[in-house]
Amino acid sequence: MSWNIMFEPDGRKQRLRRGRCRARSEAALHTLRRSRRVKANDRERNRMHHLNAALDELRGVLPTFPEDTKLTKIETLRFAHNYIWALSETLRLAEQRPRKAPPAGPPSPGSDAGSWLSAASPSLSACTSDPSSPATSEDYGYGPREPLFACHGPAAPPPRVSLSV
DNA sequence: TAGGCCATCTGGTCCT
DNA sequence: AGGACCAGATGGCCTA
Repeated sequence: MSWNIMFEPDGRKQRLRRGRCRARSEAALHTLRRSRRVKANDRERNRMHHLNAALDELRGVLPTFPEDTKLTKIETLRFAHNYIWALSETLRLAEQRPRKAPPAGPPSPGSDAGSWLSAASPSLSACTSDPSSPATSEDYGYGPREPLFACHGPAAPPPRVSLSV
């Protein structure tokens, strides 16, 4: 680094110094921006990891056949949506007709879900979660894999479900 | 090899 | 100002 410019007689030293300062501040700005970006990337990565963890938890409570089938993200969300709809439909039907013996209460969807699903209600048994027997994509106007877990229930849309986290 | 899925990066926007 | 959220872009991996 040369400090000769300090002794330049005219205004050139001022300009040089300013230019140098600007260069330095631009470099500093660049590194500052860069470090902020890296931090933001880190947070974003973390956020997505948390999102994926939540999605995995959701997968864990959804019945899948075969059990080692891993649903994609979109499949998980769609299936969860339909599954909730089917469960509420089951409740609604159960409330409509009185039972002699009290039901054994729905088990965790992940456990023995298949038998329960088929026994509990036509709504649930209609809600297939077998990726090997999907509804056609044309039925739901979506891509080839996405609408796999559609309920073949009434035309009425599934009820809105409020989820508290 | 094309298409689907995914992780990551990035810039923009909104909120605290 | 900094963090959260979002959507678009990109590249890698896998499968039919």
